[in-house]
Amino acid sequence: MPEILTRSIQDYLKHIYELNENGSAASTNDLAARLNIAPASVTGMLQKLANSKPALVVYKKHQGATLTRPGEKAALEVIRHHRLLETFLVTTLGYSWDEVHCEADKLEHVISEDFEARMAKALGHPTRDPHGELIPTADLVMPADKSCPLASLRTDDTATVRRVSDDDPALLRHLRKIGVVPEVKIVIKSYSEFDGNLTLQVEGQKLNVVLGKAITSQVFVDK
Amino acid sequence: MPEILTRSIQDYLKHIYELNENGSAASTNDLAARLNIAPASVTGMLQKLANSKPALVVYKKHQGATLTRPGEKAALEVIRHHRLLETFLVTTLGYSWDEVHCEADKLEHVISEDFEARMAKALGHPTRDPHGELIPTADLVMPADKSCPLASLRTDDTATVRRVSDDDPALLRHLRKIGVVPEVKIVIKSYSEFDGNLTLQVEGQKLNVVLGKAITSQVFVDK
DNA sequence: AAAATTATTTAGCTTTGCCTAAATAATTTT
DNA sequence: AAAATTATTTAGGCAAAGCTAAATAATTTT
Repeated sequence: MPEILTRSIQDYLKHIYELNENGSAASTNDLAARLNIAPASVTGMLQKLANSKPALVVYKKHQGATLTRPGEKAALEVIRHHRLLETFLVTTLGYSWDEVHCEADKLEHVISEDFEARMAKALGHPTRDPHGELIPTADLVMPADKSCPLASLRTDDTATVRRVSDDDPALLRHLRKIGVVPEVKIVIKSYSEFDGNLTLQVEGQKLNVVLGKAITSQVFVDK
Repeated sequence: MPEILTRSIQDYLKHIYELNENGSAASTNDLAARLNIAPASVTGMLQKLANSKPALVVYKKHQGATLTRPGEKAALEVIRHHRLLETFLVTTLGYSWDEVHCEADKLEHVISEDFEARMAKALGHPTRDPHGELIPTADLVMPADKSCPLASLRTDDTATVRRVSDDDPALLRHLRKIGVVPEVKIVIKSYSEFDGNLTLQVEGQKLNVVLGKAITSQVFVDK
């Protein structure tokens, strides 16, 4: 029955999309954690989204949720809004890349399609946001992404940073400080199999840096 | 008990402020009409706003509502957001003055104080929005306005257009077409006491125009 | 001033989206 | 495989903000 996509529903769809990206269905608990609500509440909403027409998710008890095509379109719309907004805030209002996430999270549900189109035009139809994340196209297709986690590289690998996870402002400030930002080239100097640390040379930086898994799992690169 | 200013509450306060501007308390019915909801619902909300601490409105049965100081501050905050947003949309995204109202009505409840400050700075701390309406200052003071309705002028009066009502896009397009926009000078050529029509010469326009009360009551001028 | 009209309020109901506590199912450990 | 743990669902509630219908108050007309 929806066809009205409330803020809440839009948030569910966005997070289901992101959880689905790593191949598996979005579990009740994972969704609850991301949305900061009780798991029981998630169950209720998933049932609703699955029974709406058109159904926005496929949901089977105890097996998590997957987006239907209409659900995915709706999710991509929200994600496009979010990423265009982040780009716009940086470009037009001088926000830094660690400040845009919260603001975009609120605005993404509120702007009109006209606003979206005007932003895209003003920005020259960008394909990536300030964190390097791909922006779904105007006709709601998510471009292919072949990047892999920095954590999967090993000694002597070379790669180009493509994108970094945008949800921890402190991490973003740190990455900016050490020069690990999109389009920068890196070389792996060493790998420690005990703690998973990587030592790497960052293009334009004098000193090598040692990064733990907490960081290298949040940075994605193209070899 | 609020102290949480929901979207809904912000809207009530904004409209109460505007209704209060013409001297009288905001009536249940007028508010209902502006908010597009049933009068009964307004009664409920006014009771809530009056009983919250701090009280946001003064409300007595059958006598409408007035803002308290905290209520007025909250209203001015929303109005400042709205008018800065309208200015920003025109300046930054090329909206025309008849297109900005709806978008600003949604965004005004969502942007952060940081966003507000950045807009104000980027725009050079404007004092009026694209319709000429005064923008409350950052410390939430509404500048004095001495303008009067165009409808109150008579033959041979001269004046400068200061602001026009922003809620009817069709009227705005018409005013733009006939050159009646803020800061333009006008001369009253004649007045008809039967229908209240005014004939006026508009600076920069070849032909005089005849405007009825439906229009002249929505345009405000300084003599 | 009585009657009629209009404005406002009261009472009770609905939807959305969340909550907690208890029940059940799935998974992991022993 | 039984026991323990973890994940999920069910059931019953709550607050916000709207609604309608009926009651009451205020105002206007006759």
